[in-house]
Amino acid sequence: MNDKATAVELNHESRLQIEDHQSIRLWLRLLTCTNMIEQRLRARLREEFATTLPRFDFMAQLDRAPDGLTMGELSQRMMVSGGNVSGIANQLSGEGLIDRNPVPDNRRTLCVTLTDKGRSRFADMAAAHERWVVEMLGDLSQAEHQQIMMHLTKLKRGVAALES
Amino acid sequence: MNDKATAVELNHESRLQIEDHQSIRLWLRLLTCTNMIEQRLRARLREEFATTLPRFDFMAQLDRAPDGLTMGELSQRMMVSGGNVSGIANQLSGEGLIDRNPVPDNRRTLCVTLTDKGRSRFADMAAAHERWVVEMLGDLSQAEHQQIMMHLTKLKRGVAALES
DNA sequence: CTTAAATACTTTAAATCTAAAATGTTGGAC
DNA sequence: GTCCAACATTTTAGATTTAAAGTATTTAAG
Repeated sequence: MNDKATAVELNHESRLQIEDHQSIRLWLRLLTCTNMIEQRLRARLREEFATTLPRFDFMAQLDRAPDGLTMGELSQRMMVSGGNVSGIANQLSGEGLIDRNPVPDNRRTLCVTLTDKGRSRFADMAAAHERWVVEMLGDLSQAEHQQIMMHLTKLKRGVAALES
Repeated sequence: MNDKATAVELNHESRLQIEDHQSIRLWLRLLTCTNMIEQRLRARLREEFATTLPRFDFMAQLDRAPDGLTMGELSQRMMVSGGNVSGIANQLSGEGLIDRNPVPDNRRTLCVTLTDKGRSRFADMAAAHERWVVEMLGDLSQAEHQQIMMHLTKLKRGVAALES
C-alpha cells in the first residue's frame, strides 16, 4: 500500500453524494471500521499463529464459558450458521483442541469444551489478540470508549428490537 | 427465534469475564452491531431482490462513481480481494448490469460502469436498502448520529495510521 | 533496445459460509 | 402407548471469500 491517506479515502464511504442520508453514512462508517480491524486481526492470526478468525472466535467463546457450550450456543454466539460450527468443531477436535462431550439428559446435545491443550494454545493467541486490539483502539480515551460503548449499546438494542 | 431478549444476550460480548479489557469489549460490541445489521440486510436483499450484499455493494460503488471504476478501485473500496471482484464482475456482466470497458492508455486496466439496466435495477434496491438502514439506526437522534460518526472517524484514522 | 520490476487483473486451491434437507431425539397431545 | 411437532445437530450443495500463483502489460533502468 503506497499511500495511506489515499487508502483511507478509498473505501466504503468514499465519494458519497451529498443527498445520501446520514444513517447510510453511519452504517458505512461502521462497516468500514469493522472491516479494517477484522482484516488486520485476520492477517496477524494467520502470520503469527497460522490460524483463522473463525477458529479463534470459536475458541474464545469456549474460553469464556468454563462449563462448555452446546453447538447451538456456539452458533448463536458466533453469529454464524450451525453447519459452519460443525465444520470448525471437526477441525479443532481433530487437532485435539476441543472435546465434544455427550450430555446425560439429552442425547441430541453436545457440550463442547476446550482441552488443556486447547486452553493453553488459546491463552497465547488471546494475549497477542488483546495487544493488537488495544493497539488499534488505543487512540480513544477512557471517556470516548464509554461514550461509544453507550451508543453502540443503544444501537444494538434498537436493531435487536426490530421484528423478523 | 423464540426470545429476542435471549438472542440479544447470546452473542459475541456475552459473558465476558470482568478482567477482559475495555478495548476488547468495544471491539466485540462493534463486531456484533455490524454483524447484526449485515445479516438483516443480507436476508432482505435475498428475499426481496434475490441478490447478495457483495453484489449490491459492487453496484453501489459504481452508482456513486458516474465515470466508472477500475477493478482495482472496486477491490479497494469494497475492501475485498481482487479475485473476489473478478467473480462478481463476471456475474453482473453476464446479467447485463455492468460494462467492462477497455481503457485507451492502459491495456491492463478495465473501467467498469453500470449499464442503464444496472443503474435502474440498482435504484430500486438502493431505495429499499436506505429504508432498512434508517429503520435500524432510527433510534438514534441526530446528535447521537453525529457523536458516533465523530468517534468512528477517530477510530478509523487511528487504525489506518498503524503500520503494516 | 533489453531486461527486470511493478502493476492490473484473473485464476486457482482451500477454507468458510449459508440455506435447506436429512438424521436422530425429545416431549407433549391424545 | 402412539404420534407429531419441535429441537439439536450434521450433511449437502452451492456461493463467497481469501491468499497466492499466474498472465499480460507497462515502466524504467542499464
